Amino acid sequence: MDSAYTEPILDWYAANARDLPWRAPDATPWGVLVSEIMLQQTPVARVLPVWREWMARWPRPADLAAEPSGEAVRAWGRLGYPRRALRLHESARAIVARHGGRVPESHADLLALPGIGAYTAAAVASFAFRQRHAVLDTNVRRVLARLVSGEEFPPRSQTAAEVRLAESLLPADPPTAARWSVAVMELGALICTARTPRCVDCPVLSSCAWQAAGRPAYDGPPRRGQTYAGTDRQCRGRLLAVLRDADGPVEKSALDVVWSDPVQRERALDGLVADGLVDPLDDGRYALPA
DNA sequence: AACGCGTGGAT
DNA sequence: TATCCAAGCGT
Repeated sequence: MDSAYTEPILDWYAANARDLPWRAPDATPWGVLVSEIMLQQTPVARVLPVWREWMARWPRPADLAAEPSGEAVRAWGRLGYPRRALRLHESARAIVARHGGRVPESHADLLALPGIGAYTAAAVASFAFRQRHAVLDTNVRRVLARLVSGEEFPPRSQTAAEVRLAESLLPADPPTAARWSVAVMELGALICTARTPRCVDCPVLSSCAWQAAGRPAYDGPPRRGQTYAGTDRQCRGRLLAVLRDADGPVEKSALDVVWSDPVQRERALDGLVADGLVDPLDDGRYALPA
């Protein structure tokens, strides 16, 4: 349904959208899917060069599906959360096996792919196939919290009310709804940012509930801070970096030197093996998965 | 339904 | 320097 926000935000997007390659007219559904997975919890600037490499090397799902999963992990580089690379590789194989090598168009089929949840399924269906879905990512949730609910930040976990609100604001025409979804995301990414919103440049400042309320500070429960130094996550990252940067299998000693605590190191390595990110060879060495 | 899962730039 | 946080997902 159109609201007071619809036209100003669509117009703002038309004039201010970033020129991102996965939004180009020649971007394929596969390119959109790869971008969405890479962008999960990861800034655009860091994704850009890796996405370009992937598209040049694996222009179709079948190209990635033909590789060992370890190549996807290696080419993931330092994007973080490397299980995403593994699942993207699994998805490529599922797309070949179940969908003839073409990225499926239906939300349900997309959702059934590994590593694709409600957000990513809606995003691909909207941005690659111009369908009408509520696309609720962290940007959209924050924009709607401010614009409509008058609060600085959305609830910690997504609520049914947020989904209903997002659906209620979706323009009726599917291609317009898809444009609206990406426009709200872009507004959140460029103007209605988490830390220091640029309200002076906001196209809907005059109808913003948070602005009208005097921009009250968030008063909900404190967001859990993610400490990193000394965690298993950091340890896993160090271990996997050794394998990524090596040409082939590495000796256990090469892993041992990057983390001093042996108990934590073994636990992290076991975790990587359990996740399928590391392959323990019969000769005692370790490698990226075949 | 919390929690684990990487990384690095911005403030 | 420490903290925040960036197009989430799976368990």
